[in-house]
Amino acid sequence: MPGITPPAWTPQGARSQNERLIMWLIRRNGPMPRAALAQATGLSAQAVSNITRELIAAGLLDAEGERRRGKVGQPLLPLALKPEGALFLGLKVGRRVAELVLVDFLGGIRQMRTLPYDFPQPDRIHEFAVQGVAAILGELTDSLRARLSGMGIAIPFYLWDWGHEMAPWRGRDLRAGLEQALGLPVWLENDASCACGAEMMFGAGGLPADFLYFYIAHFAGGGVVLDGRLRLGPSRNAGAMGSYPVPGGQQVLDVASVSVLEAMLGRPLPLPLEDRQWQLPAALRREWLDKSAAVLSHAALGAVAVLDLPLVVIDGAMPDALRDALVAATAERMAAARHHGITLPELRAGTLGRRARALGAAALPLDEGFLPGGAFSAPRPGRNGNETRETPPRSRGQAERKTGHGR
Amino acid sequence: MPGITPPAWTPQGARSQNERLIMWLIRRNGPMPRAALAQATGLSAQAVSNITRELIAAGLLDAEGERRRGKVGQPLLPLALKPEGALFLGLKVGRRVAELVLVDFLGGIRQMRTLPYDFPQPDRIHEFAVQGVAAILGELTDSLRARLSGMGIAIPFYLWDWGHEMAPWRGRDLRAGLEQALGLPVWLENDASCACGAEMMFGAGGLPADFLYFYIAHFAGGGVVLDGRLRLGPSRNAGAMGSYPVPGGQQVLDVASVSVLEAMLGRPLPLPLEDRQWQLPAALRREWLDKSAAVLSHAALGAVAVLDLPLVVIDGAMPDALRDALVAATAERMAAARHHGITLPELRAGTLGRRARALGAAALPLDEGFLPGGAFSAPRPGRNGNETRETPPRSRGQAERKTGHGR
DNA sequence: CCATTAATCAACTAAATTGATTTATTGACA
DNA sequence: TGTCAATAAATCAATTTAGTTGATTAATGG
Repeated sequence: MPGITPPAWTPQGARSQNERLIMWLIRRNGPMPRAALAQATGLSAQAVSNITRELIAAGLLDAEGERRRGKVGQPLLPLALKPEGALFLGLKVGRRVAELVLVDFLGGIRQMRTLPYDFPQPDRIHEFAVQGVAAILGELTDSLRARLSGMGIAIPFYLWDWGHEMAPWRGRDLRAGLEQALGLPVWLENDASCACGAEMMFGAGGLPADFLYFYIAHFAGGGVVLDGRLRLGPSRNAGAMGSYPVPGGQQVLDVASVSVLEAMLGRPLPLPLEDRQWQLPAALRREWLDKSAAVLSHAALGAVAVLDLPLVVIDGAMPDALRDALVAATAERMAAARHHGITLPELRAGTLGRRARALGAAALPLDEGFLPGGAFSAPRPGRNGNETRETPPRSRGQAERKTGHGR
Repeated sequence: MPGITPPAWTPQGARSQNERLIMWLIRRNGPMPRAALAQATGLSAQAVSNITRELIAAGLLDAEGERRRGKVGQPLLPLALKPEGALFLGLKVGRRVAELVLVDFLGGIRQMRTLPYDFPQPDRIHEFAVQGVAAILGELTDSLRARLSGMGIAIPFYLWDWGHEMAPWRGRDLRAGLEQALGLPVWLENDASCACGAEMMFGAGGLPADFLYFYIAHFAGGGVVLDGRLRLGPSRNAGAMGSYPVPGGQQVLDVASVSVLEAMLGRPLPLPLEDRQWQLPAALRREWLDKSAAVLSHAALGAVAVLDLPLVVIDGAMPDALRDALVAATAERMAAARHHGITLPELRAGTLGRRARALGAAALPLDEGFLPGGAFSAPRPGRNGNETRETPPRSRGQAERKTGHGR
């Protein structure tokens, strides 16, 4: 069977690829002068000059920074990403609340709306999104509105397993419905995968190109980043760390989740909106931390054996202190476990907390349109199931440029 | 931190990439006519025509096949990989025996030499390789000798943990020594990773672009293939399935390995050279199979949760019947385990058996020089020794390779 | 004999490269 | 302190590579 077919390279694809590469380098390293870009990409100074001129003209890069002098020769003019270069919508559907955000090119949240509920219903959420987007767009100038690239949805998979009142989700295509209603390209991914993508794209810490990510919320999930790209997997179920098998015939989400903590506690926990503490009884807190750390360390160690990852990030929708304690406890457990032949990874807390999912949702169109490494010619399996994208491969770059950069 | 930097596009890089892509498609699908290649790559017929003309002139493709008629229009002229297009050396270092093979472009073993021993010693193996290569080269014509692309070494990591007589391996850089002595580029990877690469490159079954691979020999190991490429990991320790943690505080290799079977049996097992049976007592065979299947299924399920893999391949240096029984037992275990939220992968036996490691070693230079997807910026040892077009677009490949392996 | 498909020839285009030139700064020396 | 050489960034102009498009030739089935 064919397996995948890596893209053939053409001059058109080349320009797009090199543009993305340059923007990605600036995103990672902060503002960079053209000379440094030439160095980093291996391209000639002339090529970088041409590409950056176009990107500046397109409003994606900003050359207004301070010239940096101090060394011999002409001073450096660092190029920065322009925050208004592109805007993205993110919709997060959670167990208790939905969030709709407008995010800029640098990951800044420009607007935010929330919809609390007892349990999520597809029709209500569709309505919330449509009205919310209209309101958000209403507050934008025409020129900014034109820079909206699309919407991403972060939502748990297998929603219908939460109970019979979730039945309406089965077979429901929220993505297609919103794409239709909004007239915008819409992406949809697992919420934990989105959180992982947000950490990679907007997170504060300098992250390596490969890492594993856990996101502990009402349920537990995760994501994997390989070669600097979020890996979704052939059936978009990669990073399903909640389903990871652990000793005792259980899975991670049977132990390490806020819903389990609530069950132990016997009452629902408040959303950590203001990051205030949950005031858990010490013994109960300890018990949950111990058990959770045990399963997380087991899963992390397994993933590292398979993928040789130098870093594991743990984040979640919980108070920072609790999350940090979980990280510490997991690190301890991991070091104590038998790990012959494995280099223990660094363990680190995420930097985005409960915002991660909505930010990651908004990052989906960004990833698709502005990141190097294949998206420009790769099929988009999730985009919609029955797409007949057997049109001439050549027209892809074109079509995508239109939706992507809006030039 | 920078993370990885995907390659920038350059005209030269493009041609190299597209050449590799075409050869890879033919390797996967068998002989293909130019029209089908144009279709599959998305390139124009003209581009395919130009590229294939060069590849035929370089001796890598063969246009001598039968024209296929039967449809309206001009008959198809399928292009095949030329077996003598490139030759590779593979050196496998095992617990009991070393093997040196000469492999052709299609994975055919042209020559083979073996060195049995009680335990492997670096100096003796170095000597065996140097003399063996000299002898092998002596039997080749000049024109074939010029097509030798390099050597790959398949060797277990952490050899020194096998016992105190293995101490000389610590810090020993077999790769550098042989590269020096042979004047050829030499690669070195974990033996199980090599076996996995061989299955991907030369295996009989049509494999998907992503799969997990176990190789059960004296010890247990494995590999991961993602997007059609063997994943080695940042510190080249990916696919370390032997070190995968399983319930009971153990790792896979504590249970599922031939050395454990020998320990249970109380005597060493013969090499399954002729694939004859090992005549194990039924109860003991059953016990080993049960325990091994338990840990393999646990590890496979975890890897699938992380990576969303549609296939798991199990192979090993053991009689086919035993391997097949292991596959069946593992599949049964996996289906019985709790796997909520995970799509069970297909389970399948490998097709190369004990040859896999040596073949995979030889596949290392092939992978580096002839596969699409990133290696293109590295020099191509195969084409011809003193080619001038190798003005380094970037010396990155070089440097990276040199630091390659001491670990 | 004609419609159809494979493959090539010839002309054109996109995006890179190389080499020369302009610009702005540091640092040395009168 | 003023002038100038050295240095490095960035651009201009010309060239090269590898792709595309459109016309042409070749071989086959109906």
